[in-house]
Amino acid sequence: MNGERRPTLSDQVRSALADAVSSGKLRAGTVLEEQQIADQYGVSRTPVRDAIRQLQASGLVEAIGRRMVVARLTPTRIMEMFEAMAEIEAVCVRLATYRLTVLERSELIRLHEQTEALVEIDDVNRYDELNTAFHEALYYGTHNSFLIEQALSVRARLAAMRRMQLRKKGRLALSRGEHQDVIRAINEGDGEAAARRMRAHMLNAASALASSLRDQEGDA
Amino acid sequence: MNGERRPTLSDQVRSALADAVSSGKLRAGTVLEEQQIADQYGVSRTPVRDAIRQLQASGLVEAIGRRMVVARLTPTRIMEMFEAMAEIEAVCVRLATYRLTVLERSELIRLHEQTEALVEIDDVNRYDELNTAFHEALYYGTHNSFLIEQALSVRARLAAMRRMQLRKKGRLALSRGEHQDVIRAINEGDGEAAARRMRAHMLNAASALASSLRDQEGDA
DNA sequence: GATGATTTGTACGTATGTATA
DNA sequence: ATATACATACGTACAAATCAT
Repeated sequence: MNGERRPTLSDQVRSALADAVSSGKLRAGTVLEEQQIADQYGVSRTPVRDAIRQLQASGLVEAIGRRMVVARLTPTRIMEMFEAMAEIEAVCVRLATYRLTVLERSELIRLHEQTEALVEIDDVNRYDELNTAFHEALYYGTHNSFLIEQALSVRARLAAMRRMQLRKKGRLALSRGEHQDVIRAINEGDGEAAARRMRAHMLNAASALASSLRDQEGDA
Repeated sequence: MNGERRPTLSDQVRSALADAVSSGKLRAGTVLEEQQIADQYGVSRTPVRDAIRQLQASGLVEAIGRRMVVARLTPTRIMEMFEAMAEIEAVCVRLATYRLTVLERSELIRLHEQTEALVEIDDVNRYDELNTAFHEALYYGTHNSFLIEQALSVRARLAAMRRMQLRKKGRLALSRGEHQDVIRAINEGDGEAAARRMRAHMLNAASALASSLRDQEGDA
């Protein structure tokens, strides 16, 4: 009666590829050759194909003619995704404000407090981890499993971009301050304010990213 | 240099299955047997597998143990999806209020006006078509292609439910009135009000559906 | 633009695991 | 509970399409 089964090779390859994409090991535009990936993981092309097709449906991979490449995000596309993410996060935090359990709220605050030290030592990687946990805690706070899935899915597609944005000069401290504002609104029970602040937070992240993109990329 | 290619068998099967699910020809819980579907479309199991995997990633199909079935939506799940849809639509209409071109707005109003006659003769199918066009016009009004894709994707998964809901007694007239309210807010340029009304509209639809589900389904 | 080299799309066979008698 | 039937997961072979030269 359980829905869990031992992961198939397809599943393993899919996870591995998804991780490689979000961690940046596989860069946008990289052609995914079935045979090469199959050799790399020691499996046949069949599970690799399965995995790639699923990643395509989830948006991490796109078809170029008949080939599959890691989804190439144009600046416009990235900004559109950030805007959508900002709105989804705003929705989540508004619902979470009214639905967080006491335990969930204390966990959220604990996560936020832990980031203080990381800002001082400028540990981007560890900050990104806790930042992710913070945002995800808000998704779970909606107690709407469908919304949680949607939010996680979009977030995964933006993972690489998110890390890039956090590397900008004083962004870590600003990010943490914005989180603080969100938490204050949650504690006051003002879901609308929390939503507005979260939207602003995400749009600030988008701006920081846009500026990073302008700086370090000068290719057509 | 074009991204369009002749559809593969996998693509054809995927479209056919997706249509069958959203039109209700394939009901929730139906087991998808590869060989049977392969015979039905005159192809081998391979493209059928590809298609099913993609549909799984997009949420229309789910794994039960090792079998694949048309996603069975529990009442809880359906309500969660409607809540998420309500929030997404609210976001879209708020953005659209500020971004609709003059042409887009006139088209939106035209669609709305055409529904008046359909309510009187209680033509649910035709109303559903125009209703879909109305909501999609609002998605496109955001001018955010990512958001448009997300909205369309969730909407497709709820297609069968949406139609069921419209069949409830006086729902058509109520639905149209709610659209009217949304349009009024848009015309006044009040995106926040439009968003609230759209959210209410979608949650009303969810309630109507919940009551329909309670009425006509008495199985465990 | 034609041709050869890859690479993908499809078919099919086999082994393993799941459901049912 | 055991065995049998059957569906799926994976591998392999070949055809068709694409890319590079």
